[in-house]
Amino acid sequence: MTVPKVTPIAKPPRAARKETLAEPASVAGELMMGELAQLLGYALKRAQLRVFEDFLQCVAPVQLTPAQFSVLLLLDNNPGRNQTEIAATLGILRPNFVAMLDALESRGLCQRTRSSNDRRSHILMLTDHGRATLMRAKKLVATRHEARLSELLGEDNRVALLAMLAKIAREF
Amino acid sequence: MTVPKVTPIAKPPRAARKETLAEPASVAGELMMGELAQLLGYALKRAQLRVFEDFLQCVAPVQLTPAQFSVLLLLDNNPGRNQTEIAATLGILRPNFVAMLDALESRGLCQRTRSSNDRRSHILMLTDHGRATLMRAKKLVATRHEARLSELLGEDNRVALLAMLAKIAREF
DNA sequence: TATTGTTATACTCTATAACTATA
DNA sequence: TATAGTTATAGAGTATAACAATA
Repeated sequence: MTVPKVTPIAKPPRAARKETLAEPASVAGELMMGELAQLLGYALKRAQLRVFEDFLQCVAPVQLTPAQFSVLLLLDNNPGRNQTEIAATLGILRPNFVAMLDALESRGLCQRTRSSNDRRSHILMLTDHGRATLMRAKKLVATRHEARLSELLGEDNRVALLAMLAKIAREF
Repeated sequence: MTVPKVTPIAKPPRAARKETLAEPASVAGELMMGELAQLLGYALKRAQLRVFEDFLQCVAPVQLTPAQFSVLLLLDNNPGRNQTEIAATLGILRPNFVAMLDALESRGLCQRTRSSNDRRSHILMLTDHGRATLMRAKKLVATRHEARLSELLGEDNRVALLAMLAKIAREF
């Protein structure tokens, strides 16, 4: 799969007129970011932290972290799967998934049921409350979070960004 | 600052011909990602993990983590700054920066010197070995890491991606 | 013998309070 | 009194080994 083509328009403004003396490495206030400003990994990390921070804030009314939201979403879209399958899909290690599920289940958002086919595995399902909470969360994410991102970048750019990130995760 | 305009070209391929029966939620192998596939935060996190993983691998010859690399870069571009300034610029909390510097200094990559102006603060500088190591690391990053990212996305897209990520970190 | 869920554990990151030495 | 560096500490997130129940 290819990524939407991008037409650069806004080149970095040519060196602002040097006022008086050639200025040294920095203005004693701002530090020089140097090559860091071109490092994709650095920009990626910074953006990710900011986006998660905003997500948390937007979804605060239903008290869900990004990770918890992703679990509920996956349970809703894949009812009847077991812990290993859900965890693996999200890149969560099975041992670490136990406490996560404990938290969600103790809040009455999802339910573990022993499978009758394979009595080793736990079938996972959202409860009604879990479904309702997820719906509320989805609306909050769409209207408060993603909408503002789309506004910031422009919808076409948001889609292109998503495509590039997915491509990196998949093919890099 | 605005972001380079993007012209989408590759829309998601229209629903592949449904072969026989309408297929259920999943094929019992692949899970349905559902709305997760559209969540920018999720894509951001996944891409960031992959990029850091690759960074680590590419820079393995000089044994630097992304965070350590960013510190050395900043020291090189801003000699004579103190711990508070460097840490704050990178979003590292001062208490957590102490152990990081201990590690770099014990490897002979940088040096703390008490400032003669303000004897509370430590002036930070790269050692010759630190500078040499940074140069090696920069070459590894450029030729092994960033070059492959540029190859994957296309250079124009890579630049557009960087601009959007920076914009999110700055303005979102 | 292999797999599912689990426990225990450890290591990294991140976050806060409080200490010391300077200012 | 405020600030720089530091210590201690606690909490997430992530990683591995090993166990009981089941296949």
